Amino acid sequence: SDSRKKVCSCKKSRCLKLYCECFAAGEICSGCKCVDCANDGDHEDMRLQAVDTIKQRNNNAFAPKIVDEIQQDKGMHARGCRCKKSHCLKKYCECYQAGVQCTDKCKCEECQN
DNA sequence: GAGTTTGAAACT
DNA sequence: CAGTTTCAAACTC
Ligand SMILES: [Zn+2]
Ligand SMILES: [Zn+2]
Ligand SMILES: [Zn+2]
Ligand SMILES: [Zn+2]
Ligand SMILES: [Zn+2]
Ligand SMILES: [Zn+2]
Repeated sequence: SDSRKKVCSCKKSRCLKLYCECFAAGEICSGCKCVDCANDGDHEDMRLQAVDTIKQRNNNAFAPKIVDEIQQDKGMHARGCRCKKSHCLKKYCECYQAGVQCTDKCKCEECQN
């Protein structure tokens, strides 16, 4: 009943890769427009296997995308965008999307954020 | 709503 | 690690 809830529209990933924002956030798809969804609560074996595979590739894949300096000093890994064309001034940029400035961790080009 | 752009995620 | 491809959201019209 919260019409503001974000929904995905994945067509190829079955909502089992980080391409899917629901899966990436650890949320079950609900009200989404995805096709052949396996992130629906009824395929937990597949979902847990996918989480495991992705964690093997990148152990902090499910860590928060934006990490402040305080949490960074506590050892949390900071990411950083690699934008080339958006000048980090559109939501294509995860830093801009999160409302934070780019940092020295970013490898963006012609950054205006 | 359809088509394009973008860069993270995935793959090789 | 670097180069390439895939993907779905952001954006444009
Ligand atoms: Zn999805
Ligand atoms: Zn979803
Ligand atoms: Zn789904
Ligand atoms: Zn950026
Ligand atoms: Zn950035
Ligand atoms: Zn930037």
